[in-house]
Amino acid sequence: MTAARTARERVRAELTREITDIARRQLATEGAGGLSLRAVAREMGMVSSAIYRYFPSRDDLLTALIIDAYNAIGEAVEQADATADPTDHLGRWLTLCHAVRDWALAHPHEYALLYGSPVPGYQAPETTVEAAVRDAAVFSRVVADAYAAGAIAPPPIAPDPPASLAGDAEIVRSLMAGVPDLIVFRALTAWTGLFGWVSFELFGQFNNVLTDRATAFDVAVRNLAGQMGLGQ
Amino acid sequence: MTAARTARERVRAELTREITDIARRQLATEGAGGLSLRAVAREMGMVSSAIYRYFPSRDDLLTALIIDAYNAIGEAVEQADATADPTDHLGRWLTLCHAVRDWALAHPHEYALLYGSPVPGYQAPETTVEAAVRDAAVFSRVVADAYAAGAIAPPPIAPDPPASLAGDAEIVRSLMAGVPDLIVFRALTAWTGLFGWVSFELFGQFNNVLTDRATAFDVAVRNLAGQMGLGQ
DNA sequence: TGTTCGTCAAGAGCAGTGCTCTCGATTTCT
DNA sequence: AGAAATCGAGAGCACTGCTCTTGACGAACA
Repeated sequence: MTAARTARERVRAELTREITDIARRQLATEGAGGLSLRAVAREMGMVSSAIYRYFPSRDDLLTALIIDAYNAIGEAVEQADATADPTDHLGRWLTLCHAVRDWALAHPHEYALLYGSPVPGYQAPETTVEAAVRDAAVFSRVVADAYAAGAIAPPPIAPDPPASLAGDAEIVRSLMAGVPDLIVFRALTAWTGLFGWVSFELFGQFNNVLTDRATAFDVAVRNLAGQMGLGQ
Repeated sequence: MTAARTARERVRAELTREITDIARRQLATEGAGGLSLRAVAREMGMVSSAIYRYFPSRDDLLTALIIDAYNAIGEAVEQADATADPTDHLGRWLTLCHAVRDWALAHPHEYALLYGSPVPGYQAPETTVEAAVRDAAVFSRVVADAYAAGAIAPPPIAPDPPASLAGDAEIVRSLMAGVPDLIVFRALTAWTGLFGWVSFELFGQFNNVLTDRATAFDVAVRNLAGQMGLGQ
């Protein structure tokens, strides 16, 4: 946040923000495919080529929106976890899951941008990864806390991960300090299961199948918690 | 397949097939967004407007490709299950999972079309549902067989689904004859978990996280099986 | 056998897209 | 004050899905 010095820098920052705001509104209503630089320019009363002074390409604008969306869902999850009883680990998992689902239902197109099919020809730059792991970091903290408190006891329902996966487990452990490999992969299963459910629900796979989706979601994430060993 | 009567009908069927073939190739290389009617026409040596004699709009062509893709993954799963020992229910689940993942890795854009973000402005017509449930039907049969054989015993790791979900469970049971509600929702959790994992892997969520993804996938689907009660 | 009718490919054209380049005008820095 | 950087406007390129009209061809009917 360097204080904008010149008037030109101030108006530039202002316009950049206005562009992303309008683009975010367009994204929310039309989806990623309907995001049009010309339409943004039109709404701003500018000519389309002027947008390129602020974003060198449509993909760069998309990147800005993606980072914003990652931060939004990350913040939603962080805030939800902050309200939960830190020692009630199952409760924290459940609130976390519902926070993810609620945010996704409220921002379907942005969710699709993050966890749906990658937009064709678009390559997410490194800049996004920092924001991308905020939600996963919260989840990892819940697991690590539960393990540290001895509140997680994975049931013997499946074999241990083979030793060859120790390296991959180590990477995950950078967010999940001290957790043994078995729980790491149980947690990974739960995490992907959570997003699998939300994606199925959002992308229409549950049409004509489930009606009371909130309740079914709750049952599913409790199953995933139980599979991890997060007791009822 | 009514035998094509007139020569005109025969050449029409031929050209329709050629259009979908070229479109499928384009889809495989460029993705859904890169599917261009004009490019298809160009490759056929036709003029773009002629395509509209065969497909009234781009979306109709897309629908044809979606149905093809659903049938392709459904058939892959059916064939995989046919090779497995019918009484080894865990083994059937594992081969089924690997068939899904293998097909998805071999046809990433088509998988994204089916299980990724819905393409903007496109509404899947009723015609697709028949093909859409082929893979789920195989899975349901595995679960139903396992239950009938007494080979599935869900561990008490999570509470039973509430009675309010009985109606939704009944709908799922149309593919999963005789299976009690508890197992229905455990199965649903496993099924969404499977696709959640595949989507995460395909859509880049595992970048910089997992390297030995085949092995990790195997661990995950075994966890999901254990959560259902499909013994090791 | 000849004629009418339906089907077809071609072409022009419309409105829209992302993006590039140039040209003046304005602001900032030296 | 002059040089340099920045900016919006406009024209233009190549592309998209889609519509409409025109002329040719094949099939069925008289």
